[in-house]
Amino acid sequence: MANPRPYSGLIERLKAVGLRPTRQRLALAKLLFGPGNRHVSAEQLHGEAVEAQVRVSLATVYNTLHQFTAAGLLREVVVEPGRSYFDTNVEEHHHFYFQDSGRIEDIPGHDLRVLDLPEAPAGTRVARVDIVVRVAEDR
Amino acid sequence: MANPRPYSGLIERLKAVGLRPTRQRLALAKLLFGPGNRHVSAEQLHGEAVEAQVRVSLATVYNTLHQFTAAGLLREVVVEPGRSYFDTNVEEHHHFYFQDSGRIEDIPGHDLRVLDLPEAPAGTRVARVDIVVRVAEDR
DNA sequence: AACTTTCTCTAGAATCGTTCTAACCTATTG
DNA sequence: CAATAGGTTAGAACGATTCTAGAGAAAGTT
Repeated sequence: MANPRPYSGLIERLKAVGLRPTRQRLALAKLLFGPGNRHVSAEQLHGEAVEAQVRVSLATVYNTLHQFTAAGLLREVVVEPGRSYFDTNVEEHHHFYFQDSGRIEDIPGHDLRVLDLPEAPAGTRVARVDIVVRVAEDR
Repeated sequence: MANPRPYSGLIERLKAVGLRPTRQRLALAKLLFGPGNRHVSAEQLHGEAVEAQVRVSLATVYNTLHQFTAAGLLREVVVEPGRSYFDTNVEEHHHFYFQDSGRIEDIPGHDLRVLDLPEAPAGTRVARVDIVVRVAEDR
């Protein structure tokens, strides 16, 4: 579940969602879809790419993150004004948000359920339910 | 519940939380704590103030919103990257977020409950649980 | 391979919401 | 009504994100 086909497969995965497998997109995909789930900001990912000797501009990182999100490969999570995180876990699940450090962590989906979810207002349908459990340092 | 004492009472309310009842704060409080619950951004509130002939700077609107929030008179809600909303309803409740219009609406607290909320990680305590039901136009 | 079309990448400028700065003003106290 | 602590302001600064216009690369011919 975590890491089916390390590096190969990425090309097909990109093609499958209609994105050309360019050098930049492949490199970012490698960084993103390695083992484990991740929550990265654009700035962070750009830093990692630079560190890994991948020449890629910040603008491309933003473009790529949004394209991956639109393609369902990533999910955008908003917890703080003025910073977006992209989550490599696209299954239903929710988040802990550590107010002090600004870090995010997954709460596995089955550990948490919502009761009495109201009807979506007329003319709308529920696209997603996001739960953020904000935790603070215990004094 | 909605609107105990329309305009008077605001002075006492500000004093009670240790804020001087200045012209600007009173004017903003009037706009915020009129009838009904509201979800406003700083920019919006500033616009309303200007429209109501209240001379107040955008910086003061930001300061005031944050002071009111710290004092428990408002609650900050984050649903979109790059924009904060302030909610005049400080009771426990959650939100509908209309993806198409960017609007927010309250879900009354008792209409929705969370089951199996996991323990806060060691050394932390739960500060708040935020649920956002994202709805989209039904085609 | 050469050519063409279309998509992608890039650096830098621009924009957005928000916060900071330093000077000026005002409520409160004695 | 002077002193002082606190509040307000315009504008600059800021950080994250988006836009721009041109250069570069992939895919589709031939």
